[in-house]
Amino acid sequence: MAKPKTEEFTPDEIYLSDVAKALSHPARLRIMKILTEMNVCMCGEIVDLLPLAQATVSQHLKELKRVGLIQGDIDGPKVCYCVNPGNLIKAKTEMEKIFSHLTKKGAISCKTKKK
Amino acid sequence: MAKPKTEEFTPDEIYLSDVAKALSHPARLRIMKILTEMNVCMCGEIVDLLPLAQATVSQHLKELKRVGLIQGDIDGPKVCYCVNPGNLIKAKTEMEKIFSHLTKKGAISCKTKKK
DNA sequence: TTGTTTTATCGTATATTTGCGATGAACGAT
DNA sequence: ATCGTTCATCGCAAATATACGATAAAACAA
Repeated sequence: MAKPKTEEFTPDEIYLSDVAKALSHPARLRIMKILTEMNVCMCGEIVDLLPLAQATVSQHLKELKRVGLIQGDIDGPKVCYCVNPGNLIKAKTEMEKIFSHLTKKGAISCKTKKK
Repeated sequence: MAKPKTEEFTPDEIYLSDVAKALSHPARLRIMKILTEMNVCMCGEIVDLLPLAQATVSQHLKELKRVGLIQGDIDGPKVCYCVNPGNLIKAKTEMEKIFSHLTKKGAISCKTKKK
């Protein structure tokens, strides 16, 4: 079966894997970069900065909104996108936990431990 | 078409989206956690710690190996897995760049900027 | 109202991911 | 050589993801 067995994992694991999934496409990474650099950006501008069709960019924006990394506010016929600061900091904190153990103690590779 | 248009993006964007993709499944996150906590772990032990079949776990290990986050050394009939410290630090550094702009300056949301 | 601009959603095609049973390959032990 | 253990790979089925044209919805302008 192809459906991921998310029921078997902890909420923390599911949340973080969801954030990672949202960042797992170069277009969405570029959108995050644009929004953090410009603070605020109209949807149309984002479309112009990506090598993808408008419908595809809209889908990527939806995925980033789904996990809460960005938000979009309606401004007349346009939509003004920006990063969601609180959620981004939460994601950053959680993401760093994955790497934290490693930097605390000197890493032991398989080979150095080999008898 | 379903194939991601990776040709249109920078090597940096592709590398980081690849790392994020490797971390975008709860099972692979748990594997990373296990390996950073235990330093070294036999494949069979990892299988026992996950609610998935051996063949599926092997696939997840392969994906983590593909992006270089872990490595596996053959030890008789068993395989000894561990984190790849250098690559993990590189991934950590690159990942932090996404969030760096935000923390440098006070974030401006759409609504605060709204005229 | 009519037309224009802007964006989201629908429908569809194709590629990739996920999951697992079955099988194969490598090794140690008997 | 044969057996059991350990793990990767193959082959398949089902679910997701990616991409885009077409269309709908919302707002503004004329």
